[in-house]
Formats: sequence, structure tokens, C-alpha cells
Amino acid sequence: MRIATWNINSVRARADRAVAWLEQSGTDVLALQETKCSDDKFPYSVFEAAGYEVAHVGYHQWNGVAIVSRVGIEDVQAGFDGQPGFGEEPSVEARAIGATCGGVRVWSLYVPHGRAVDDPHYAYKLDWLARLREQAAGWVAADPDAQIALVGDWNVIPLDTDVYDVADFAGHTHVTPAEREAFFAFERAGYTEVSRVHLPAEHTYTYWDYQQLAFPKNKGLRIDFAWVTAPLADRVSSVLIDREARKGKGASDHVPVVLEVEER
DNA sequence: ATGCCCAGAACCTCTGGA
Repeated sequence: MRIATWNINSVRARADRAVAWLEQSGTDVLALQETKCSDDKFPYSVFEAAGYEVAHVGYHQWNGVAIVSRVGIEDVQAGFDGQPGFGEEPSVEARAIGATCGGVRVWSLYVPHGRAVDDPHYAYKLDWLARLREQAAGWVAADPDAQIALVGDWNVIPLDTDVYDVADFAGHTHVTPAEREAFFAFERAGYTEVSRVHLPAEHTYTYWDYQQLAFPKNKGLRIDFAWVTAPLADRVSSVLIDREARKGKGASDHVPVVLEVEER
């Protein structure tokens, strides 16, 4: 079974591209982030015509996450328990959706960006990650055999070698010790980041800015990851970051990360 | 060529993204 994650940066602008990629990559379950639409505007029929079921949560033109599956989609949950909100009167955003597909509990996650270290959005980001980790630790404690995959756009650059030049990020979000600590805390919660296990090479990126020829110059970031429980990590035989998906007109600024999961 | 921001809402330029 192939499980992938992809920040699609508007599902309406790229639905045909996403379905073509699903078919050519042989992907069974795809976690999407930044669908940028409300539920009523999601292009369900494009995916359904290709044999995929869809679970989506989106409230307006920002955020939005989905899970697309051709191996079943059960027990859909929009948001995780305790997920913090943002704003003057905090509202929970469409940044997390969980569903069980082919026996794996998949969470499609769009971690808050943070905007700037002195912005309220930054504190929100750290709280969001801490609350998610609390829940995720509880899932493992309740069932050590659980097959859980926390995949998505984590908006954290975990290592200095996960960016073209870390000096360019001095004083900015994504590289602060607090963000990196919040990211690596999932290790202690019982999870393994399997893309790193299988693709340890430095300067391996999943995102390239649209501006200033970032992709041709390979000025990228590694910010899309897959934290999975130990029993599931044992089944992951390889991971692919599909750079080809960044090429050409109309590409998302992120590319898919694909996990090859052996049958039990 | 992988090629010099993009999408959405609204309607003009702003917000958000990293």
C-alpha cells in the first residue's frame, strides 16, 4: 500500500494534476493540505471518477485538509481533541483530519506557519504542536500496536541541512529551538519520522518557493514529514520524495512524500 | 529547459504563504 502526503496549495487549481499524479504514482491514500476551499467547493467528483473516496474539512479559502483513499475511509474526524484555535475569539481552523484507510489511522496535518517569532501565530504554532503531541502520545499509550501515520506540512525545518542556507532564516520562524523541540518531541511520544530513516541525505527538499527561480536553483526546504508509530514504521520499506511534481506550469510549491507500506 | 510568485476573494489590491 502506498500512503502519500502533499501540500497541494489549492485543490481546485490542481485537482486534475492531483488525480493524474495519484494514478501514475499508484498511490492508495493521499493526505492533502492547503486545499484552500470550503467543503461545498471541494472537487469531489474529480477524485470519485478515478475511484477514490474523499474526506475533507475546510471552512473558507484558507487552510483545508483532506484524505483521499481507494482502500476505504472510515471513522473520519475533523480536528483532533484539544486542537487549539486562533484569533481574538479563538476558532479552530481546518488543519487536521483523521481517517482509517486500509487499516492505518492517517492524519493529514497542516501545522500553523507561525508568521514571525513575535507574532501571536508563533505561540499558536507551538501550542498546536504540543497539543497534537499530547493526543498522539495518548493514542500509542492506549494501543501500542496502533498503526498511526501523522503526515503533512509541519512548517518546521528540523535540521540546518534541511534548508539551502540556514543563515537566510536567522531570526525567522521554522528554525527556532522551540519549534525544533516541538517537532522532535514526537520521537518521545512513540513515533518515528520515516522519511528521514529512508532518505537521510542532506539538502533533500520538499518545498521550493515560487519566487526567484528557487526550484531550478534548488533553493528548497524540507518541511513535509511522516511521523508513524513503531509497528507501522516496521512496515515502511521505502520513501520517495517526488521532485518531478514540482516541474512545469501549474505545480504546487510542495511535492508529494510517498511511503511504501508492506502488507501485514 | 525545472526558468525569474501564486491563489482566493473581489473587483483592486490585499491576505497569506515560507
